[in-house]
Amino acid sequence: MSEALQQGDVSIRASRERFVALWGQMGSNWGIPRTMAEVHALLFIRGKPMNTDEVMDALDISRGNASMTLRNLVDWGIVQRVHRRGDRKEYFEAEQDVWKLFRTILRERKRREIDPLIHQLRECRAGGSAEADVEKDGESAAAHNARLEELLSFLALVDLMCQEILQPGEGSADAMELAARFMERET
Amino acid sequence: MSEALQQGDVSIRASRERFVALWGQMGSNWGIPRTMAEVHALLFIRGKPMNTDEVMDALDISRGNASMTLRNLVDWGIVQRVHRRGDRKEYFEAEQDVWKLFRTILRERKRREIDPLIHQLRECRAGGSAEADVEKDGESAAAHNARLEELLSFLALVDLMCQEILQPGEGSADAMELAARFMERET
DNA sequence: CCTTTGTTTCAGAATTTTCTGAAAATTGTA
DNA sequence: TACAATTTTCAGAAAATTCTGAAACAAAGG
Repeated sequence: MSEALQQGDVSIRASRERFVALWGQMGSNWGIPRTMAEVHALLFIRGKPMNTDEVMDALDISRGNASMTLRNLVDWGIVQRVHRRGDRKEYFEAEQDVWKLFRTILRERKRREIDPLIHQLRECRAGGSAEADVEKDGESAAAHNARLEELLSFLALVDLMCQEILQPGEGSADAMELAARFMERET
Repeated sequence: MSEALQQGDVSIRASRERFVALWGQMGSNWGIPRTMAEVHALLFIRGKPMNTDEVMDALDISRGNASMTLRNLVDWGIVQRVHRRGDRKEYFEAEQDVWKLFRTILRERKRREIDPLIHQLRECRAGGSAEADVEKDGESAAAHNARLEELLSFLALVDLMCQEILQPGEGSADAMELAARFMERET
């Protein structure tokens, strides 16, 4: 009896640890600091608010690291601060809805990375005059710019799809359909 | 006149450099080594095959680094080796079709990262017996597993969308539509 | 106020990742 | 086979990133 309980206990703990490690690994593949992904994984899989000390203990990280990482997760909008009556500690709780999580991450990465990239790419097109079309190395400014334009038009579509996924309305289906048609036409 | 030509020249070179730097930055945001993204950007924006020495010179990197990076890009399938008659050097050429590029990257990241993640997540579900349902800390194995299942069902949809985008057929539109409906239902 | 509890900050340490350069391997040529 | 050109490899160096820990700061209670 206690045997079975014990085994169940080990199993769920092991499952948690494995999940945290897995998520951390995945995060670092996608440019997110391992610890940040691990803290998120921990909060997500626990499903209940935890305070800084609990996170520190569970992941064996320093107070400073826990503090910075939790703040980052809050800034990203995928973890929320929770206060408890009669407890001065701050607690943190991860968003439990996976789709909301996905949308939030998409929104942030679009805002922080995709939008600035598009903006800078637009500025980086060669503005050479029409006469100075052909370079010494045989490269034409037109061809160069055409490549940038192709990239930009792809990114414009990505941007559009993000917008449609992010906006709460029911326009998503139409947008996806549009995108799908676009893709067929392109290639 | 030479003034105008000169200006055009500077402009296109500057544009290239800026693009390479931008792409490198973006790459490192998404977990791709900066140099790898830069080499790719260089080959893409030049639009013509370059050999190892040309890449080394253009980006000011070592031979070893250039060799490894180019091999990686070839392994990823977004750069191809090109041979020239009467020249023993190997040349490298980047895929110019942006959609193909996107698909290739998607295919590789799915194969290397998403598929293994799904597989490992499935294995990591807590297999505790039904009796050992509630833990000391009040957490039920059922709730724990439910979270993993939600994540897995999201990943299954991602997987499906990837497949549809990747398969050359015209099923894409339908798949996207399906996905869009799914999303609405979920949230 | 002063104390206690809890949080944030950030300079330097530790770790991880990426890069270099020279030696070894490979490939094509004579 | 010998040779020259080119590419690959990989141990150690360099660079970039992440983490720690202690001091500064903030907030609440008395």
